Amino acid sequence: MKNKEISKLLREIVASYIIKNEAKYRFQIIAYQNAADSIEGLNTQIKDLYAEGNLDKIPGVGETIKKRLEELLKTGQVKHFNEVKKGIPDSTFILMEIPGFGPKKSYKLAAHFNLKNPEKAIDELLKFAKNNKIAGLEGFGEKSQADIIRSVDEYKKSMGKTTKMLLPYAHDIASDVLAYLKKSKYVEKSEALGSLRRMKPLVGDIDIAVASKWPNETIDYFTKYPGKERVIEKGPATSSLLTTAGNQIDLMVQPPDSFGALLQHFTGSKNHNIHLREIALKKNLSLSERGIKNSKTKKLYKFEDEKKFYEAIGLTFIPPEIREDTGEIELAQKNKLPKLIELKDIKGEFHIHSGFPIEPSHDLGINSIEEMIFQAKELGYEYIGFSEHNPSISKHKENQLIDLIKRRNDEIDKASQKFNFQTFKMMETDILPDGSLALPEKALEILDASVVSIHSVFKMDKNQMTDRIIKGLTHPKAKILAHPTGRLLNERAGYEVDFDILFDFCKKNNKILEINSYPNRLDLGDNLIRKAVEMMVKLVINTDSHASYQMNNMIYGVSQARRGWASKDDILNSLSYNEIKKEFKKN
DNA sequence: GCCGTTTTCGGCCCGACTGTTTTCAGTCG
Repeated sequence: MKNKEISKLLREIVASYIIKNEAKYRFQIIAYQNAADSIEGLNTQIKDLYAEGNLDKIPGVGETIKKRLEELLKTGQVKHFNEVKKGIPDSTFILMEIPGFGPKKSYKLAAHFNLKNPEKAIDELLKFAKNNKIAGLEGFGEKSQADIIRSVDEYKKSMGKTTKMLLPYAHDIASDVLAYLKKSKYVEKSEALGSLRRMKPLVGDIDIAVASKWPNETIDYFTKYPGKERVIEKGPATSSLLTTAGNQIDLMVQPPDSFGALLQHFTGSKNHNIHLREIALKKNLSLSERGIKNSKTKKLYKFEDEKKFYEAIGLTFIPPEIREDTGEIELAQKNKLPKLIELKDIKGEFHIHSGFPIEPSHDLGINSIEEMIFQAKELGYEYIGFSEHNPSISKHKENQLIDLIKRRNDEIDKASQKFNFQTFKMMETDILPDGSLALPEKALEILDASVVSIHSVFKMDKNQMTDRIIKGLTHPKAKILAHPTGRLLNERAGYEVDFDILFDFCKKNNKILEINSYPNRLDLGDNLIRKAVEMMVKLVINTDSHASYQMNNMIYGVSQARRGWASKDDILNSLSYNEIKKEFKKN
């Protein structure tokens, strides 16, 4: 059973407890919710943790849930879970996928209409709604019946709470809304918050905060946004829209003197905020988007500035990217947060595909070597490394391969001189299934260094894959492992690797792991970056650009590095050209 | 059911909006 399925099951337990008696099971609900979130975010499969005896090291998994997980892995089911779910039709959990459907509403409808087949439940429900069978039920009316019909329709068109969007796409949508808001005389300040501000690789809703002395007028203006499909809700302080493209935009307004509190509140994450509020509670303070309230005197303290908000509860400012309640709060209390890497620290990169006709095994870039160098200069870089895919080994003889690479090297030298710009002559070399590199020794000799990566035969046993990668990295010219997990966001999970072993090998042998900035890769992911940083493994942030404009994606890789708590010292390409040269000569 | 630089027992965030209600339940973030 994969982690995703396990966390889904735990969420069904959460829903079941809510349906059966929300008040009675209040704290079990929180506990199972936390365990489900935690397991979903793991970078190791539960079955492996179980085999290693490390189940209780998962945050949110204690004695009881550990036992339940063991039972699940051993027997494929859990008696206690069956007990909890007893009497609740499976269709309930399917209905919950529809926006606006929570556990209770889903259960009421599934039970009342006796929806036995989960696969048909949504269609059957739609039929009952259209035949006017829902409006008469207790707690339902004409309006909610109509809402159900629309929600199901939108759900089927994949609108609302379905797949999340890639970070740059979310950024573009937010920019458009912000540009619209800035045109209003009522809007004093506006900013995108939520998971977008925290720079998560995938973003669900777009959250936007506005400072305004005229909240009603601001919200009226917002609901007239040209890209809207419909208004989901509209109150005195918040409003939500669905766009024609199917994305949800949430708006919150506070007066300018409370904007700092609003930024803090709306940036999240949920767990970060809950933890902060628990700390504040012990000081008799209550936190909200309005400010900080003293629960004894009832006085509300307002904050225009987010930094001062944190300071008021005894913390230093916490960068949005690390607000996930994974230890940042404790360190902020002691003023011991690391200084995170910034975009301006980046001096160059090593994963650039030019359009030089090298007859590669995979996709060629579209811009010339000169155009890529021009772009690097625009970005203020000191150097770049060219890493086109190795020429296809099945289509070329050894001397042809070497000749192609030599010709490319000459082209790089020429361009480098013409632009007076430092370059590295590299290659992105495939690690073949047996762990050997897809270039002959004589070809590797004429490179400054090589990026190596997996591009074939992903379905491999975890240990075999780990051996394969390590064997590939063992070659002295192999310095950087590109996109180490091979994941593609919203497409595929990536192959399995034993990162404890790989990190250890990299540290001992001066090998560098890539943080790939390509929007649907962002690989390594934040959790693994954090682990690499803790193990003091060197990282590099590359864009894997196949066109010059893609070199601007560097910000997304830097953000993931920040999410993984990386400092400048952890990142290879914060070093100068001469330092890099030395680094590549190390064995 | 989990967790611990005020606790191994006694805590566990805070508020918005909608629809069906006449004071609240459900959903969401």
